[in-house]
Amino acid sequence: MEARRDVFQAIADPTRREILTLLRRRAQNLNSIAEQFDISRQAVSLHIKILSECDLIDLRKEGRERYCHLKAEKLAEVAGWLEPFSRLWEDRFDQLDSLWKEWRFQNPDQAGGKD
Amino acid sequence: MEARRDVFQAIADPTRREILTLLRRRAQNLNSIAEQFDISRQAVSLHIKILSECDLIDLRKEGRERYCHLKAEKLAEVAGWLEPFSRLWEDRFDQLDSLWKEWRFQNPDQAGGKD
DNA sequence: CCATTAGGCAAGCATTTGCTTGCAAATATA
DNA sequence: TATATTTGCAAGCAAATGCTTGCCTAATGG
Repeated sequence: MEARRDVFQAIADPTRREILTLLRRRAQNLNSIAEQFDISRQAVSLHIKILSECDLIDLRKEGRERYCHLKAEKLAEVAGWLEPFSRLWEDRFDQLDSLWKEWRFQNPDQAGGKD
Repeated sequence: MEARRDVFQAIADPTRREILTLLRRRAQNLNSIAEQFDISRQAVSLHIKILSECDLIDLRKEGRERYCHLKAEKLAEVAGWLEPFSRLWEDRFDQLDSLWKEWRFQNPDQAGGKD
């Protein structure tokens, strides 16, 4: 145990991604999160623990409940890694876009009014 | 095997992220990629296979070599999932930014020329 | 044609993951 | 105080992951 524990690993699991999406709306305690999944409370609890260890959520104790607050900023790490790649696919998109516009310019008869 | 095979899973592994980064520069064949890692060729080969199954790279056979071409567009899936979250952390960033500017406006003596 | 080079396939193995069930601790409520 | 609710802890387990080594196939070049 005590294995790799980073944001990429954290969002690799679909259940954990769902939990993060849920928390985008509002903070929730463990049980109310667990109710929304078909797996056991303990399974959800483990996911929460992992998310917390990765600093993706903040656990705040309120009485006997523990509220999970999303820390979206942490996902900026993923966005940061993605950024140099995004330039590539956006470039390609731009190229396709130019080709498309050029084609429409050279084929005004087929281009029609819609796009 | 034959398990979950999606982009999130693919980029969860640090070696695979490195491979993708390498391929951003130029397409490379399997062996030249493998040389740049401390693990065995077969281990790298498996990573390549996974990346290919996830449509993150394109394998083109040239003679006895197999060139790996990056398909960056596929990463747009991750960017897409990230997008609604990014709005959250950017909002917070914008708020901090406004606070910062306001502070500088109200403390022109301490603000200095640098930032 | 034969040696070299690029790569695939498969068995084997230690570790991690994701899940379960059972039980204990702490807080809230009747 | 007795009981219900929220959560944590731990053992156990099947499957997935990441890696290795050994051997096989195919294309290239002398």
